[in-house]
Amino acid sequence: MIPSATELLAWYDRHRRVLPWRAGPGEARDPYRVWLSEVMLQQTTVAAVAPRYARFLARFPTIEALAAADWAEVAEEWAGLGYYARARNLHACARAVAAAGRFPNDREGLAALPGIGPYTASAVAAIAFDEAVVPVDGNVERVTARLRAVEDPLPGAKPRLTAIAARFMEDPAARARPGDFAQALFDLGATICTPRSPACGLCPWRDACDARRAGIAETLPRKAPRRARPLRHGAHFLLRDAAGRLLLRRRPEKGLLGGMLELPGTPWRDAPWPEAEALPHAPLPAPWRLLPGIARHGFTHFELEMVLYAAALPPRAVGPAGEWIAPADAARALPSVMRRLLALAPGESAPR
DNA sequence: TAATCGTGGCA
DNA sequence: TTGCCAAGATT
Repeated sequence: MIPSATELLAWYDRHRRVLPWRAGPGEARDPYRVWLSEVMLQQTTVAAVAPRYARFLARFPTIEALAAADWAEVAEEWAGLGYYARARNLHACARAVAAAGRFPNDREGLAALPGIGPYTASAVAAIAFDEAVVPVDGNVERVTARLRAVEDPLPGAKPRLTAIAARFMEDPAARARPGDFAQALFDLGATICTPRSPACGLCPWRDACDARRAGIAETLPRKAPRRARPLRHGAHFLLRDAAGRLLLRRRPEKGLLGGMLELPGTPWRDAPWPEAEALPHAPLPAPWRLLPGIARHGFTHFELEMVLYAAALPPRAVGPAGEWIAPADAARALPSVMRRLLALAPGESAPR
């Protein structure tokens, strides 16, 4: 049975989620806002994005404002959201668009920009420009895998699921409203066709769903098993000057936490750091004292345990490389892993 | 193709 | 506590 775009859109018109980045029915869509929301939502939950989207937009209301900003401002605004290459690409993308004088208005032009891959190019093209394409995110993978009972595991099954999704646009009802159709699929995946305990009885496509008929909906899509995450260790240094400011430094542009601020520290390695091995990595010689406690943080592919040494800037010390930042500003500008470390120091942490 | 790249919430 | 998961992109 062929799923009906008409029925999905009718369901969407009644049950669509109200989200800060969504234009109301008939309301004009701002490509900048659509693009910003799509980048923020990459691998990030709606709940986490909502307040950060509003804050980002208040600080950078237009793509020109974003293009004109310094990287340090953008980094501070993105701190805590994770996947920091998104922020670097966002900034580079804004500058490219501002220089070109216009936002690309089709999928192909969008896909040529930094940080815009197959999904985001299709999503912006569909939602902002009503191009007849179907963006394939995790929701659409799940919906299509179940609809056609695709039992091949991801990511290998991705091309097949993409082909299934593309055929949705053969329905004239979908072609009439590509942006709404894409968002209807997102909402279906987020509220009905959920990863666990899907609400098949409420699904507008229940009669067309092969996995439901076979009784295997909840087991799809299948995924290749993940590898275990190793445990790594680091030691970091909290240095205060006479004014109570903290010494931070900026990480290299590429790689983990690229371009973000951090507390100076050792590399992160498999073995813990005995004091004698850690102290040579301090920003300067000082009577460092080990603070009680261990900060633990989970990254995508490894776990990290960190200890923190603290000291005051010795009188007449030669200024170490880095930036002196007031504690409140530091807490705002640091990525979460560094905030966790800061929480080991009494009085230095602050709510984001 | 497979690894890298964050974070917070939830079962 | 641990593993899974979220509107993926890049190399």
